[in-house]
This record gives sequence, structure tokens and C-alpha cells, in this order.
Amino acid sequence: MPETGGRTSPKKRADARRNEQTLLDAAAAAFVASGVDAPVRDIATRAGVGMGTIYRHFPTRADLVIAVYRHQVDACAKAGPTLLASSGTPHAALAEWVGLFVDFLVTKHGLASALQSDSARFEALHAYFLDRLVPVCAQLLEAAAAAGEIRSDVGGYELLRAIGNLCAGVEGDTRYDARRMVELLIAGLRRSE
Amino acid sequence: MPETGGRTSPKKRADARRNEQTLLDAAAAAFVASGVDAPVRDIATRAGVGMGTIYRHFPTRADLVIAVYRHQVDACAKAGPTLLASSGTPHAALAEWVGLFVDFLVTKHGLASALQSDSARFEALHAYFLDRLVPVCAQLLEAAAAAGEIRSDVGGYELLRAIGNLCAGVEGDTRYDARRMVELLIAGLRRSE
Amino acid sequence: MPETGGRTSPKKRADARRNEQTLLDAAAAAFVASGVDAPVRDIATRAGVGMGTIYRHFPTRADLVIAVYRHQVDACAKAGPTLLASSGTPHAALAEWVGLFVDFLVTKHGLASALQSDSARFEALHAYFLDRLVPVCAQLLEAAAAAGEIRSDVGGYELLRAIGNLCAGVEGDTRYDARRMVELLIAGLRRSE
Amino acid sequence: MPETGGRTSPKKRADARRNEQTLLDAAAAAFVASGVDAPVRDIATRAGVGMGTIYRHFPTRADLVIAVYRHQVDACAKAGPTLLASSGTPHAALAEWVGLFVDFLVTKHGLASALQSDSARFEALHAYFLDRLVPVCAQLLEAAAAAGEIRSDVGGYELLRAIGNLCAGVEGDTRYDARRMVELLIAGLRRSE
DNA sequence: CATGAATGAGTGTTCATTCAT
DNA sequence: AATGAATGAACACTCATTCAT
Repeated sequence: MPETGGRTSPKKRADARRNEQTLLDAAAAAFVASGVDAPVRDIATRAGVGMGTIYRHFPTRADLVIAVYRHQVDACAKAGPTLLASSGTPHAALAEWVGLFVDFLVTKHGLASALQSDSARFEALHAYFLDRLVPVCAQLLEAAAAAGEIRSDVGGYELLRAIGNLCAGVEGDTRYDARRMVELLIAGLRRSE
Repeated sequence: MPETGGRTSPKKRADARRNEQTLLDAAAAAFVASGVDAPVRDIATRAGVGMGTIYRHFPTRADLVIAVYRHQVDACAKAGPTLLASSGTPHAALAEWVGLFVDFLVTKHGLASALQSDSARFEALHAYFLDRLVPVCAQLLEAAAAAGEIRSDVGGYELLRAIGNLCAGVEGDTRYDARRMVELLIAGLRRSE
Repeated sequence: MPETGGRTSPKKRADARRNEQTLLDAAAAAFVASGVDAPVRDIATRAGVGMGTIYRHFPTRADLVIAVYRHQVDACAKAGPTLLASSGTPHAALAEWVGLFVDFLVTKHGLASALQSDSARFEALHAYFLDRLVPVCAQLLEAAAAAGEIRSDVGGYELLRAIGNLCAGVEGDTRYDARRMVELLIAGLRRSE
Repeated sequence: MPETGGRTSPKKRADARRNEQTLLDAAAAAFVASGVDAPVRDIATRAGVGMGTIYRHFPTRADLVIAVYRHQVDACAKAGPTLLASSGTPHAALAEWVGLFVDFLVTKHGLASALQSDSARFEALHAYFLDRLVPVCAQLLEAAAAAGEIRSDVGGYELLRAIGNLCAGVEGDTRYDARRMVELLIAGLRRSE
């Protein structure tokens, strides 16, 4: 448990952390350039380290991907309750939160596609996203449903998956606006009386 | 010039045609199992033929993929005008037609994912789908918009793309119902006044 | 023995011969374009026949190559004694005959290279050229040697091989003139006193 | 920067270098046996390494071929000026140098054939040989021509090409002596008055 | 601990050759 | 006899992953 103030971790710790951050930055860059399937060697080269180092820190590709996006996923997860408290209505909060999620996905080219992949190597990634975000999404949905604003038969997992899908493979397609499509989806949730 | 019903084509033709069908069936199966990127060798094995046979019939992967789905795409394209004529309202026709398309995509696991692929090798596939279906979808959208039932700022390409995305990677995910999600999307199109 | 005037060979014979000539022409063209290794299918296509037809007429590639060049090789072989009789000196006759051979090789792009090939598939080709031309070349060499014009320690096979080599792979190399190099070689044969 | 005799290069280097030498030896052997087109797998097997190792060390086939012959080509190039200084006459120097080149080519069966190849994949090989040897050959030719010993209308490239050709495909042909034929060629260069 | 050399399975693709029709 | 569909060996090349140094 490396708390900031601890006296236990000597220089080493700082170094290692710096190193890991270099790795994550390099991976993020590689992901943008070549998708989440970017060759390990590319990432290593970008980071200026050997490939072995990457495997040491992140035994599985999913580990690496998760680490790269952890902060943003966490931030997104935390924003849910906040928005619910501050927005006018639950449905508005949901829309805003979904907007946040879309912004995240759309700027991380290749991520949404990776989330679709049923390859075993991305299982952990899948799981992480779900663990963190499904509850949040579900909470927002429930609040909106409880307020009578939307139908109550759509779950967090399903909505999240749909949003992820709508954001996949958008890379340079000027005729397709993922954000708009997601808005349509959210609009479609409205209770039809 | 293969006249309808003519008995002109020599015996060979019959054999070759049968073989080609075997190929298409095998390819379809392989696509379901491994996506549209299924190794040529796998497809050949499934069909019980040599790899060369596949290359003979379908020089390019796109040729194969298109051939596999051609009939259904065509049927889908033709259904558009028909539905428009027979359904109660344009929006109803649109919904029904979209349902048809989703049924097609959802049962062809792997197809939707391939349509997302920006790989050059699938360019022709992409083009084929777009050429055939975008006009139909656009026509339905326009009719519904003209009737004042839906917003008029969503184009055929965009909607088709969104639907395709919603249907991608669904393979065995019991918690996600692509059909429902697409319905949400279509519902979201409704004119919000 | 299908003599022209025989009454034995009905139409069939004429057809078959015409067919075979078509084959040879097509092969010759293909050889020029792609070398003596031209794909069988290419040749068949050029000839407008099926591949099987080629295999029927020429079971081995060497058979085909030999057939293609037979006339010219024979003509070359026959020219030897003629030149010996008509030219001023045996060495002059040798030079002229060699010139003939070089003309032949140089215009048959790819042939010289094929003659070098030690691939078993060209064994018969090799043998044919040797059987026909080595004796002629040897005769000319012997005459010139007997006349005291050239050294007597170079044999027909060896000289032929050297010439063939000098003509190989010349295809479009403007800085290399095979003819000149062969002339150098022949000049080098001169008795050095 | 590998200084002479320095102990700077880390241990690894020694291993890698040894390995590379193994590779070069294996490649040389494979080239002798199957020509410079020897399958990568064969070379790898001979060397007792995986194919990937070869691609790591020599990304392109030309890289490999050049590396295999570099030392000897360089030695040959350096011998030119030396012989010119030490031999009795320029023509003698030329003859000796050519002898060196022939010795090299003849023992590297398959090399001469590769030099003939117009395949794009051997472009770099071709260029390397030419860059290194044409100037040397040209210098010797010019010196002999200046001394009035030989004709002055044959260039370095042309002579080198002719020699290379004479040495091609000699593999186990006991009736053909490339060395003798080249001598004939050189003899043929003598000024004919 | 880091390094990066080595491994080798996996895949696309070409063509000579055979053989059912 | 002719056809051309089918076969399958052969080869190049890429990368994830392991492990000796």
C-alpha cells in the first residue's frame, strides 16, 4: 500500500512508478495509432524499453489496456452520482453522463472495438469496464425510471453495450456521428405514453 | 448468357454450381464461427475442398463475403419499397424494414463486425452493402420525414451504420438484445415537439 | 509418317496439326513475355485451349520448349556445314555460325537462362540442344584448329556453353552487349604464338 | 561504436555476433545447394534457428545475400589496386584480378546466377556488387588500354557482367571450365593490330 | 530487474499437375 | 480428345510470448 506519505518506499519506488507511467503513455499513444491490438514491440519502442518490461508490468494485454484507461473509467464512474445530484432531472443526468462516456470512447479510437471483441485476451478488459460502469449506469436508469421519465425495461449492461457499439469503428468516418446516434438512443428511452 | 430455364449450360455447369454453393455454405459457417476473417484454410476444410478452389471462385475475400450475403442483401433491398406501400405509415414501414435488416445481421454473426472493419480488403463488401441499402433506407426515412413522423436530419447512411454497429459482436451475449436497442434508436427518431 | 500427300490422314490430322501450331505460337509468345517458366495456364489461355490439351501434346515442359525452338535449332545446326563450305576460312565460318547462334539466343529471351537451369524439368531441353549443336560446333572448331587458326584445346560443348551463358539474362540491359562479348571470346580462341 | 579490441560491447553482443555468423554460414551453404533463392525455412533449419531470427538479422533477402558475400567482395575490390602496383603489366594485373573474381564466383555456386536475376528482390545485391567492383575493373581496363595492351572499347560493367555470366550455373558440370572460358575472353581483349 | 534475441504457429497466395465430365 | 475444376505442396512473412544473459 504505497500511500503518498509513507516512508517505506525509497527511491526505487518512485523510479518504478515513473517507468510504469512511461509505459502507459506509450501504450496510450500506440493504441491511438494502431488500435488496442498494437504490436507489443511498437509499444516497447515508443516507451524506450524492452518488451520484457511490458510483460513484467502487465502480464496480459488486458492488464495493459485496463491500466491505460483506468483513470478515465474511474472518473467516469464517479461522475454518475455527482450528475444525478446536480442535474435537473434524472433523465438529464443520464444524458449528460452518457455524453461523458461517449466522449471518452470516441477519443480512444479502437477502444470501443476492443470492447466488442470476444477474444479471450480482452476478457479482463471487458470485465473491468462492466464492473465499474454498469452499476453507475443502472443507478441512473433506475432513477430516471423511478421518476417516470423513461421505460424501465432497459438495464445498465444493455445500454452500456449499445453505446459502446455505436461508438465503434468510427475512425475517420465523417458521415457518421456517434454522438448523435447515442442521443437518438437515449431519446428513444423516453416513456412512450 | 444463361437464359432462364434453358437447358443450354453443359453438365459441368451444374457441378460447378453445386460446388460453389457448398463453398458459400462453408464460408457462411466459418464466418459465424470466426468472423469474416476466417482463414481461407478453414473455409476450404469445412467445404471439403482445396484452398485453390476458393481462390478460383472468389479471387478476393470481398468477393466471397459479398457472394455469401448477396441474396439476403438483395431481398432486404427489395423489401423496402414493398413495405412502404403496404404498411400503415411510413414510420411503421421504416420500423418493419429495419427489423428485417436486423434479423439479417443478427443471424449472420460476424457480418456486422466486418462491416465495421476499415481494412482495405473489405472495401468492396462495404461498398456493396452501402450501394444496395442506403438508397432504400434513405427513401424510407424521407417518406417518414415528409409525413412529419420523424426528424429529418438523419440520413440513410448514418442510420444504417448505427444499426449495423448495434448488431455487432452480439454472438452469444444473452444480456444484450440488439433488436430492442435498434427499436430504441428508431423510437428516438420520432419528432419531438 | 504424315506426309503431305498421304491419303491416310483425314481431316482430323490437319486439325490436330493446326491445333498444335497454335499451341506452339502461344507458347513462344508466353516465353517471350514471361520466360520459359511461363505458367501453363497463361500459355493455355493465349492458345485458347484448356491446360489439359497442352499436357496431352507436351507431357513435359521440356517437350514444349523443345518443340517451340526445334525449327530454329535445326536450321542453326544445318547452317554449320554450309558456312564451313562457303566461308573464306574455318575461323570465319565459326565466327559466322556463332553469330547465328547468338542471334537466336538473344531474341529468345529467357531461353539462355533456361539452358543454364539445372532443374530436372529442363534436362531434355538441355540434351536436345546439345545433341543437335555440339557436333556442329565441334566440327567447326576442329576445322579451324586443323587450319592452325585457333587453339585446339577447346571443345564444342564447352564453347557452346560459354556462348549460352554470355547470352543469359540480357533482357533489357543496355549496358551489356552479348554479341560483342561473344566476339571477344571467339577472338580469344585465336592461336597465341 | 565498436572500437577495435575494445571490451565495451556487452556480453550479449558476443552471442548475437556468433549467432549471426552461424546464420551467414548456413545461408552460404543453402545458397550453394539451392541458389540464392533458397527458402528461408531451409536456411533457418540449417542454422538451427527459427525463421524469425533470420528476419531479425536480415530484414530483406538482399541484406542476407550481401552480408554473406560482403567480405569476399571487399577483399576482391581491394586486390585491384594492389595487383596493378605489383604485377608486371596492367594486362597481367587485369588477368590476375579477374582470376580472383572468378575464383570467388566459382566457389559460390549460385551467386553468379543470382547476379543475373532481374528480380526486384535482388536489386540491392546487384547494386552492391556493381558499386564495389565496377570501378576496380574499370581502373584495370583503363590502365591496360592506356598501356596499349588491350582494346579500349570495353567497359568495366560489361566485362564484369560477361565474367559473371560465364561463371553461372557451373555447378557440377565437369565438361565446362569457367576459368578457361574467362581466360579466353580476356585474351580476346588484346589489341588486335 | 531489464533486455531484446529467438521461437514458431498461423495465414495468404501461387501454380504445376491430375482427372472427372 | 478436350476441358478446366480441383488439389495441395511450397513459400514468405508477422508477431505474441518466452527466457538466457
